[in-house]
Amino acid sequence: MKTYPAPILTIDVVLLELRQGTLWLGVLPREDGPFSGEYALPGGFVHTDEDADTKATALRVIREKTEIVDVFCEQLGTFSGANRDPRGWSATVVYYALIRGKHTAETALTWMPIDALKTLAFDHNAIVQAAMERIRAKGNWSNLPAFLLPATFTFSELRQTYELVLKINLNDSAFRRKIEEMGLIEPIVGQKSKLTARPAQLFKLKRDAILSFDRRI
Amino acid sequence: MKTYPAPILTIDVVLLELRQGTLWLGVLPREDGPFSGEYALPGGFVHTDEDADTKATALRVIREKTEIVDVFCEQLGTFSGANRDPRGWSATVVYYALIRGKHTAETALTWMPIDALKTLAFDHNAIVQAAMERIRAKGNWSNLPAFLLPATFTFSELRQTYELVLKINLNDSAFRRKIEEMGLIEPIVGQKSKLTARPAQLFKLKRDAILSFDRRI
DNA sequence: AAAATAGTGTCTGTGAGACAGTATCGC
DNA sequence: GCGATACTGTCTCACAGACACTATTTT
Repeated sequence: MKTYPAPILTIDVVLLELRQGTLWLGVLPREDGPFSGEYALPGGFVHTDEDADTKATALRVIREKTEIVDVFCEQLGTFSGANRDPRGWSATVVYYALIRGKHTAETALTWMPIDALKTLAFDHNAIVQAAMERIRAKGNWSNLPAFLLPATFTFSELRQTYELVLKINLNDSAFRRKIEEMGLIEPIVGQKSKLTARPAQLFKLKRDAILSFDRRI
Repeated sequence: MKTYPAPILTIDVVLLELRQGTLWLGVLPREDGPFSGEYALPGGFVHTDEDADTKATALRVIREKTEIVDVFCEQLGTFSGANRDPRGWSATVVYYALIRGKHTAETALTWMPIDALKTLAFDHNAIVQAAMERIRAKGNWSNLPAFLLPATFTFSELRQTYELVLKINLNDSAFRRKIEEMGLIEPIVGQKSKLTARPAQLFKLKRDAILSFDRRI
């Protein structure tokens, strides 16, 4: 039986943050190897002695680059091929992660607005595009956009985040009705946001987990 | 910088076929290596000299095992971990494939009804369960179930396939209305199925590609 | 004619968008 | 008071389920 060289296996993370009314992608300049000097998604190899699975690798990468531990992180898919990495036949298991509010740690991570990305290393531009399509698709039917917000938020902030992710305008009263009926969030009694003219009720997710709807937002 | 052994990378396929009113999974007895003698999903290693990417590997595996070339095949995800393969830290990129109608070639492939699976090798039972969840989820919002049917089918057959995949009962007239309005299928004029008391109009997909709906089936 | 399945027409409840109207704050 | 944003109430339209009804075949 013929044997084949093992493909290169890596893990990459599409790290997204909400800032200034748009989504920002976290990237790192490559220090060596192919595409040295260019920006790339944070990623790396599996550490077989400490990573239980590829998601653990992704979370470790996120932790190392941002010092953030609590993060929404899901597998996007695996991108592979003979030509995507000049070192040889490669596959990368890609995760996307949504960071709640602003991260504090100052690291080498550079942030780019998602709508004005520069050219990235490897096939990372295509990967980011696939991630955005997934996020948009899931945003329609789940509470995924809420994971871009801090733990407490107002109704307006939640709607605006959905509008940003879905790139559509949502009717305010219909949105409130739907979210209320689905029992997705609960008010934090006595807490109001004072960012706007009339203070707004603050809410939090009832269950801090991804949740699918049976109807469109 | 510490180096790590490369994880084992494989490709596996969840191969599904519609027969006798239920879904059947295609499995193969393992001839050697771990779990020898047990049934497992068809799969294998990437042939770096002939496979353009992991999907090409999956399609090659399907072709080798069933002699079927035209098949609906999508990536499910990558399953990984230190303990799922006794040979070491491993990752498998899993695809699910829906076979249209009955396949003809007689091969070593064994078929098991999806609701009465035996214990499979590795973590393949968990993988099959994940595939079924994906298929059910996509069935709600896409024409995915149609890929289990032959190229031509009746309205009843289409509805029954949706009912089977989604495990719910669908209202016949509402289903017809929705499918008609979405322009998903087109009648083949002059062709009728004669399997039932009153011959039924035969239809085919307007576009033989996966298509998402903006409303639930 | 009876049985069986295909296919149509219509009623009704529910949910969504639209939008007007009210509430509560800072200035 | 005025501007601004938060929040509520209500009208109307469209779609989904329910189900009765008609159509076309075999036996």
